[in-house]
Amino acid sequence: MGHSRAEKAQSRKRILAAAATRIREAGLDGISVGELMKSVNLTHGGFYGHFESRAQLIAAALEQALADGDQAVAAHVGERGATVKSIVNSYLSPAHRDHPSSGCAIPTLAGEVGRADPEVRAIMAQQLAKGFRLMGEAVGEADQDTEQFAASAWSMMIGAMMISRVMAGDPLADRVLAHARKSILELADLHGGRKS
Amino acid sequence: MGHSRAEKAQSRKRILAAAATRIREAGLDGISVGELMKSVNLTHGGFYGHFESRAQLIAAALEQALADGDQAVAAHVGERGATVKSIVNSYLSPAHRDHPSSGCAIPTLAGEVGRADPEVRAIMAQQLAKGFRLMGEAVGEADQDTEQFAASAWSMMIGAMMISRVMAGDPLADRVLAHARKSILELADLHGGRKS
DNA sequence: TGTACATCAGTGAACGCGCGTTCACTGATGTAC
DNA sequence: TGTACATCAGTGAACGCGCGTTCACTGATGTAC
Repeated sequence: MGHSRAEKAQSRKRILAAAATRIREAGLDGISVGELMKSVNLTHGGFYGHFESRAQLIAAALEQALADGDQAVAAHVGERGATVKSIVNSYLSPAHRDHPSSGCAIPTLAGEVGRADPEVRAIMAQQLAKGFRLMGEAVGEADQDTEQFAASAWSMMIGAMMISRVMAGDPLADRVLAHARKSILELADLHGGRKS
Repeated sequence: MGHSRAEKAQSRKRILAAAATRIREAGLDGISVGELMKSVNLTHGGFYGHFESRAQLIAAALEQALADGDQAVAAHVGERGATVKSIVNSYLSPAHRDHPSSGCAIPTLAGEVGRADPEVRAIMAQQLAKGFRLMGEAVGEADQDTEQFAASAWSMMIGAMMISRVMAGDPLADRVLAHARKSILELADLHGGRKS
């Protein structure tokens, strides 16, 4: 058991990574300090050497979870740019639906975050605004309709993912994802996105 | 304090109504047996005269909450029929966003339900299928695209409502609702709904 | 009509449990000489 | 290089608390005679 100072930062990272994964599969309330610490082979008492409180951990874990999911989208909108089609195809996939713990935190947690403290809501709100921007870049040059398209596409992606998860097991669950993919592309065409 | 047998059914209704309201403002985990009973002026012990367990209450309350919200939509799709526009305008309103406890349970609870037992998921899945049907009726005669439109419109309504709640307080929150309303009407036009 | 009794909706003390949090401690690490 | 000491990441017992659930009970109601 190493106890060097350099290892403390690594422990914190492991705790945070486990928490970011766990809240995506069990919700903000689905995590307990004891379970979390046990999952990274530590005891519960050590937790408070890394975080002030469970509430602060939740906020940090949400931020981390959003950052994780962000990379999945951002990877598609790199320097060479991504198309609406490529974003939508990877986001609205059955694989993403079936693995929430490594996916986008927004559909999983938006309901709970919507009724959380303003500070917690702000964390996700900022990520949403960033997502809108990325989606706007993907659809092409910014005109008046860009915000409408970006907000609508995100609304549809999040809603379709949640519906598909509720219906998982039913063939309709896959069709919901496919319908949303198609509708978003139709909207992109309507709003002048040549790259879609 | 009346203790007649006829009043027992009324007590159950009051408990269930309070629970249906409460889960929409605090989530499935945001309700405790003690608090719930106190809110209807009863003591916690009496709870088990009405429900087998907290888990069973949650399932019944979810069903009740969905039925409550259903009437709001169904009222628009009465015998004379409602338009997509009238559904979307009432659903995607700032008033609905700001009063989740009396609104549709789907955006509020879909995240938690998505990771719940299959029995609980089935309750909401059934309501979603019903909502798709109502939306399909509103858009006009059923063609091949009807399911696509209905699923996409519901996805967008649910997603936009959740996003708007997360962003509440920011002017963008209202615009997200407006953008979704407009995009749904555009999709309705595209899919031949004359009544939109 | 009036009395005695059975019913049963609701009461409230008690239970075991897991939670978040505190804190005196341990023992491996890195440093000073 | 080897020994003595300070640091501090992590340990684990203990705390108060609220939870879901149980159960012996109370007392108002409806019924039987």
